Amino acid sequence: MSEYRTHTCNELRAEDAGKEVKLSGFVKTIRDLGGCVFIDLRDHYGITQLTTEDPKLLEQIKGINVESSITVEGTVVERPEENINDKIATGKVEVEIKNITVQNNVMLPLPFEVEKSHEVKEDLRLQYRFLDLRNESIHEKIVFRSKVLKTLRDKMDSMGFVEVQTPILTSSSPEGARDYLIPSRIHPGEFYALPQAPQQFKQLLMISGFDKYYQIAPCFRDEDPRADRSPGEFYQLDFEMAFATQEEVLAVLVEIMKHVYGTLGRAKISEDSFQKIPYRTAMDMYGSDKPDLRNPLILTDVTDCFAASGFNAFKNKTVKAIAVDSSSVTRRFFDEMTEFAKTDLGMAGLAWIKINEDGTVVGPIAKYLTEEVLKDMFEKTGAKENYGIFFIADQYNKACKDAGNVRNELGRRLGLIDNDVYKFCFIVDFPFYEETDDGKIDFGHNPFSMPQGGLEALENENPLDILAYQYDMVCNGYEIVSGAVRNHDTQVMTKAFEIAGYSEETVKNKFGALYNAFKFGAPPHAGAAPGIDRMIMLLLGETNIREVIAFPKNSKARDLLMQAPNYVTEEQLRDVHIKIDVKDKKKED
RNA sequence: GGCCUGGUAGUUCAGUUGGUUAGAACGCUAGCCUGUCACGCUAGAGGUCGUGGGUUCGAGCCCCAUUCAGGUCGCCA
Repeated sequence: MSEYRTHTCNELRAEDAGKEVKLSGFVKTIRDLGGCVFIDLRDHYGITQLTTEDPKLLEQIKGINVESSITVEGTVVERPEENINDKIATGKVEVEIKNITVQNNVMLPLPFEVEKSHEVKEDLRLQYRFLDLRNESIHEKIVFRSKVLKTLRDKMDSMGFVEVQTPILTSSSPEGARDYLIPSRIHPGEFYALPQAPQQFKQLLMISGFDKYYQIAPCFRDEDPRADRSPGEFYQLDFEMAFATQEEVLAVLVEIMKHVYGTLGRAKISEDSFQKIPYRTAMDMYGSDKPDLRNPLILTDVTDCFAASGFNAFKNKTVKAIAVDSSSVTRRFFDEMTEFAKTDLGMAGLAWIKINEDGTVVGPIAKYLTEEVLKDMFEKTGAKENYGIFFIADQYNKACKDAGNVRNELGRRLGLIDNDVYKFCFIVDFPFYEETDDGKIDFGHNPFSMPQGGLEALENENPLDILAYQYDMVCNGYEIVSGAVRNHDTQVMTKAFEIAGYSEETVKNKFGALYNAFKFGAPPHAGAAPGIDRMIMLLLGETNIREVIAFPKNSKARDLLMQAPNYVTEEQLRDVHIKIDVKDKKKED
């Protein structure tokens, strides 16, 4: 028997009445009624009510603060009918205290009330995360995360995947994001890098003959965070398959998602999920490569309508239109959307027209639109009486993106989003190359993916027209998976890099291990990497990724609890051959 | 790096047109209370209004700078 307990705080039931028990936990609340007192004792498992009328114990309890950890010995008593608490599993009983041992009292004041920790400012919660996590609902999310991880592992295992752990201290690879660097003590001036993903290792594993690999892999990227993007580090369900095509990988993803969301999700998976949308179509219709398909609004290209009109502000621009049923809103709604577009999205403006019940058209740009143009526009967008149409005009890419953001906001403000459904889709056919701002050709996604059409396409087609076997999976507007068929052919690889302006030497230098390994019978392979934090976020219906991470960093990539990053001693720096060169930064000895 | 929003009691917030002693709720402290489970009642303590400067007879409120936080754009295959 444990020194601290015979039962947990979620175990005792009516049939345990009469038993002598020992419980340990945290004092959740103390209700002092004068002649008697009630304590809610909380542990990881649940809550049990303790009570006493003994004057000596009453005196002792006066010295105990909430959130202290205590051990209690006592007798289980059935509560009278009228005092049963249906809200807790142990609500039919209570423990009559015989003896209390304070394991560790709380030094007041508490930085916040644990029961209200979701209402507290986030930086304070993170600084006292150990208290924050005592809150049942927050605690539960971390337990849930464990459940998701187990479900994923079991599923991958059942599909024949082998979990392989890959190095954390590895070499910097130019994959896109900034690396976290670790100076080497033994090799002065040299650095390890933390992996942005186990990308090269998993490809090497394919060459090593592991047919199906997976790993719950930590990934490190030194980039600014977002609400749905954890700064610094995050986890992926990284997997790769040898002798597999894009279709086979997508099928595995569908199986994983159906299983995980089907068993653990808080909403239903929509019937029309898992359709494949080409990247270009997604940008045209939704203005995003991670469209929220719960939002029924779509973008319509009305560039032609304005080309013919006398409205000069839209001349030589792509014009996207979004038609919405505006019967439930007033004129003010349109002005507020315009304001939002300007201040929150930084757009030059947001034009709109409103079609009245009698068919007349009003709005800032209504006078520029002839009857004929309007008729054409209504046909294209599906607008009719009591509809409003918003217009976004800019260069093609920006017009799409801005329109996508306006679409999202309209969906939110008009309440068009069904929160009780998961809508998954694949975005496929990403462009292999893209044009940089200064007119150069660079890789659109990552250099590891296979161009559609292979060497022939690289040699004969306009680089910007070449598509990649590169795919994302999107759920409710969040990109939750990214993957690709990999380029396993050195000849194709060399050509692909050549077009982007890199010599074969560069390829050998930067991807030496992979490049070399490809020459030894590398099998065709493909894979993907679902983002675990984001998946859990969606499973729980959270919008803040930090809610599903036990010890998250804040939005400035700082660990407020452990106070990282921090200064180190001169000696530590000397060991790793580092000199600090920081201007105008106050430094605490 | 840019933009938006915010920082007032331990916590969450209110604070009018710039006006005299900066409020509420919860928490905390003390007292009362034997069936509470958001216990109740009474009383009390608790504030450099993020920081620095400025305008003004007078600043929580206006202006400038700065810092911290959240969101967002850039960035993130």
